[in-house]
Amino acid sequence: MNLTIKDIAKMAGVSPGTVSKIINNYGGIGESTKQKVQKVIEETGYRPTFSAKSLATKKSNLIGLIYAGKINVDFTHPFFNKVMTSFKKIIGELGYDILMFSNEQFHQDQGSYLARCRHFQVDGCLIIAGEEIEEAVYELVQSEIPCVGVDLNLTGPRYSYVMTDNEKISSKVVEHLYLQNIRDIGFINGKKDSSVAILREQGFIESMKQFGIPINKDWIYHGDFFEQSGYQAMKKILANPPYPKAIFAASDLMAFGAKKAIEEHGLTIPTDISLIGCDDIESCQYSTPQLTTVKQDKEKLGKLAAHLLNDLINGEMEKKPLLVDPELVLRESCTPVRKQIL
Amino acid sequence: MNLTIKDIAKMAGVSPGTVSKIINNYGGIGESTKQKVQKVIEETGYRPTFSAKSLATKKSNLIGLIYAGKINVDFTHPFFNKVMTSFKKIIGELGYDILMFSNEQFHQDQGSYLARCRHFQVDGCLIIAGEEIEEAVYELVQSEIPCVGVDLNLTGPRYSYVMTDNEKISSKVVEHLYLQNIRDIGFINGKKDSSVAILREQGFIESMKQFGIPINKDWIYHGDFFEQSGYQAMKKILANPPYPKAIFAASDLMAFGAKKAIEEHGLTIPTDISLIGCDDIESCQYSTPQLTTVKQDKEKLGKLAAHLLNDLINGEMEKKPLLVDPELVLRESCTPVRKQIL
DNA sequence: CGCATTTACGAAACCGGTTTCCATGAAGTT
DNA sequence: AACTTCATGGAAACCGGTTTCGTAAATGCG
Repeated sequence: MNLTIKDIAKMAGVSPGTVSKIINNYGGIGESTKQKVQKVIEETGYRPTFSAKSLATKKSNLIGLIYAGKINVDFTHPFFNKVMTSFKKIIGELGYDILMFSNEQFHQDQGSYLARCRHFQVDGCLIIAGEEIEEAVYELVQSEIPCVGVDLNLTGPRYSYVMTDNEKISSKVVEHLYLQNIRDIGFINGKKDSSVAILREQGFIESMKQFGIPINKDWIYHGDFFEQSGYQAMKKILANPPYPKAIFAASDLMAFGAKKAIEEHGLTIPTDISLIGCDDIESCQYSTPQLTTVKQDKEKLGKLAAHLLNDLINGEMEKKPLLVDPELVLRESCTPVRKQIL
Repeated sequence: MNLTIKDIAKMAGVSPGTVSKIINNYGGIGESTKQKVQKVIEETGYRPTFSAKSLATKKSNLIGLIYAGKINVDFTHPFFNKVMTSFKKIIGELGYDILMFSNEQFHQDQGSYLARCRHFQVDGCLIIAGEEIEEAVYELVQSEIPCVGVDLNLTGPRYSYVMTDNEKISSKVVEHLYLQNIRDIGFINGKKDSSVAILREQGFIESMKQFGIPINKDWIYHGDFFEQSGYQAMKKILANPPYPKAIFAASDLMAFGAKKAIEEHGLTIPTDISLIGCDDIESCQYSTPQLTTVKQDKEKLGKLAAHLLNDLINGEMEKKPLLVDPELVLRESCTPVRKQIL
């Protein structure tokens, strides 16, 4: 049904090998035959079949996409889907298509990402980190397959990662609150064992120390980045006075959960308690009051991940991880003291 | 590096053809050799290389994923990403992986989805409809490649689609408002030429007629489903009194835009104007007041799309399009009159 | 003009599977 | 015992490309 390279060769009066060389810019082909063949290709709209080419070259121009967490990270994730959109755009420009591995138990080889990468001969992988990284991810990262992770600070022979400078996230928040004359700061962090939570905690503790603010352990809890956990953490914080004057939640979703708890408790944001989230997802703008948050530059993260992966694929080893600066986005949930004075 | 079928054959002391027959359950192989070979496969973890198999069989077990709109529909879309998550789960269970076509100009063959489907030999395609469907999509739908669309009511030899019963969306809204004793109803619809907008308009007009409610054309506008357009439409509606008592926006995002305009105008929701959105995206719960909306059953849409596509691939022709019932989700932006009376 | 070198292209092996067709031998039949 | 039938498994062509290698023609040079 479809045209093969032999058809093209016959039409142009040359051998298949010659056609192949022309398509792949090998050189060693005369200008006139080149033109002749290219004309035929043009007219017929011929394009080499993927599987044949892939079989012969052992390359695929495919990037494997892996949602590595056992739970809850998928298309709907408001942070990662932004990163992905940006990544997809750039990686497409670089000439790759994206293969999404299914995660289902029913799939053969479900466990081993490495086996599936080899099976499809993907040129590289993007690994999106959820919580509770599966064993199979470590196996892949240790392999010779080029991989880039998002928010996943591991090491491997051809592995690197991008993430927001998480320590800076916390320090920006603390600095801002300090300048607003707020000292009583609570912190609802993400999953204890996740890379980003650990880094944010370090940043928090470090900058609290730096500004000479004492840390109240009763105001520090861990959630799982999702709304419900923010709600529960805030409930606990509000169980015993005194209350903090500000809460920093390590995700906007948890901030929304905290907001609910605060309002149920009859307190007002930001008059009684200031609230700062993290990520800057869409909903921040639609909530009332609009949520002040630390924006992660998701476009940049996706873009850097794409270029990093491309470099890794093209043989550049030992690419350093890339950290992206966060940005504080001031909205209504954390009114500056100055404004209140006016 | 990797094992081939020849290696397995050698190890088991049989021919490659025999191994292939065993893997693919051809029969005609004795029980003892079958066991012997399977043991070797088991031990080595051998798996046939994708491209070789695909080349030989002209199948790929791959589903092409196409975001068909020229603009603005991608991972971050709060409606489609839910559908996709559900679709991916089911289609994975059915044994497929998903190939995402890049949309970039830099990509060869960027225009023709059909060419790219043939190139990768995908077994079928899922087409997510944005606005302004590209020509290339029609070409694909007309082809022999099995395709399923979401919110894209076209016809083709092996094409079918899923969508919410859009007429019912409007009629449910009108009915609800009617029962709340509201007669002055405004309607901010989506893009004029999109399938869903046309159907929702039909449903709106039809049920307004049915309930004997007059339609005020000054209260009807078209947006593009995104927030800004809802804002602008509402501005126009509020430019000249009298104002409607309720607004139905054909997407939650436009409802949020309208909300902003209403509040800027000094009016209160729902006391002055009731507001009903459509889709039931996450932000509905986080907005204040929480947004009443018509929920589309995104999980079901994705699930049905997956099964529909699988049927089409397996040779079942002429699958009828599937319509999914919408559901009215009552929240605060549209307080029932009864409550107010109490 | 004759020889060495380079250029241009084709022949054929190869990538790793699938599938058709045929050979072999065991079992069944008369 | 001879012949047919059937179950089994191997040989080889094939899918559609790439790439090595060899050779004929074109070119350079003395």
